[in-house]
Amino acid sequence: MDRRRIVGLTPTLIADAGLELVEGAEPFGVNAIARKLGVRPSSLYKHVSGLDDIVELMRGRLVERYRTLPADQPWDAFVEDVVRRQRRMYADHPALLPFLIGKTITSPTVIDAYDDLAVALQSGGFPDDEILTLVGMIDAFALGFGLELASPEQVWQPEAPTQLFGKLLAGSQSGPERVERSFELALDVLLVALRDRLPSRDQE
Amino acid sequence: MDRRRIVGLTPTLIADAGLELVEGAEPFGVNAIARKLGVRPSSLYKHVSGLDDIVELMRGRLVERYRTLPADQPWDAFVEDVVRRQRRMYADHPALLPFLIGKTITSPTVIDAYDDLAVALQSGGFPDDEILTLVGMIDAFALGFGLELASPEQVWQPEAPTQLFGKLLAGSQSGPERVERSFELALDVLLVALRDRLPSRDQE
DNA sequence: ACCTGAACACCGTTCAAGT
DNA sequence: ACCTGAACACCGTTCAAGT
Repeated sequence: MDRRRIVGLTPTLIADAGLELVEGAEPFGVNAIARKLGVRPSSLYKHVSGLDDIVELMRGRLVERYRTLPADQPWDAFVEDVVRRQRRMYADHPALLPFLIGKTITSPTVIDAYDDLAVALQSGGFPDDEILTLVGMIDAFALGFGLELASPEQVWQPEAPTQLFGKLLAGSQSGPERVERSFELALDVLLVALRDRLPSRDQE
Repeated sequence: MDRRRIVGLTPTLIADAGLELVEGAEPFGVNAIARKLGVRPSSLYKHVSGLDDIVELMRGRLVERYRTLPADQPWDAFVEDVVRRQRRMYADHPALLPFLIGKTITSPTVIDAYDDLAVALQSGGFPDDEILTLVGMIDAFALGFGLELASPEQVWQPEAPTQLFGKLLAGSQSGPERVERSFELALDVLLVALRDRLPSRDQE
């Protein structure tokens, strides 16, 4: 009997083990993944090229789970859905964020998702030379608010008297609710701004 | 002669050494800072409690440098200035970002800067129960676009054919210009939205 | 072909020892 | 009081050796 078959590592298995770690707020890394898979760290290197590769695979797996496909809906409904899901994705995996940022995106699924967004904006009537700009804006938006949601309960902790800030923090609603409100407000603002910017078309 | 005086470590010296490292895109960490200061890593622990402490001190030093004080200007001019400077701060120190995110902010200077923003919004006429929400929104905004600016030249790198995205990327302006455009557009949108949201006051 | 074991060059942190 | 030196428990990665 071939002992190798018992293990049967694959890039997908490795990525999913990594996702389970970050979702469980467990320590994350090459060694931790190997431990979770009951294998030696060096074994992973036959299937992936290193930690960066694993992280990009994880990004792909995440987008597969969280993305929404464009259906028969207006472009702005699709954008809203994309932003909401993307933000939730980031917020559900805060521990992965430091690894995701600042790295070139190559995962085909992820590129596809951005492609869908670009197509939606185009068919909504936006000119080609503005679409990447808008995609970048939507991306920065989702990321910024994902980070906000991933922040600790106490984002600010004043240790000295303030003019106003400390009083507001003391009297404010619990963190999650406030963060949710600022997201809803900002999302509304984003969508209004996008509709505003849309070149006018024939009245229906 | 007292050999101790030759070294003379302080928290500020340690933080500034860390900033020089991230600004020079050199490897960053406790050991790297110690090397830069010509001292053993263990020596730092008499002055700071660890890496997290150092990072929070660095955040404070950064805000000291980048923040703007409220002068005789309308609230929206101040908000615009704050967002621009905050974004530039993040973009000038991309390597620090993974360490900054998701940590409670305690640095007095940083708290003061948020306090100024809160006061500006209040004196602009926003109701108290909305100010933290707006501060959170402005914060997420600056962070999201700072990240965008800190991204690699090639944010997206399709490896398979796309419907539209690949064509747009090929025909687009260079990365920095596009990112700059999406920031200017979004900042404009943010300010319009804030002014819109301001409860109406007596006409001047 | 695929996994192991040992090795390498790193981390951040603690703590007794020196001065 | 402040810095060193040694030690500890980790990292990510490489590579010869096993099957």
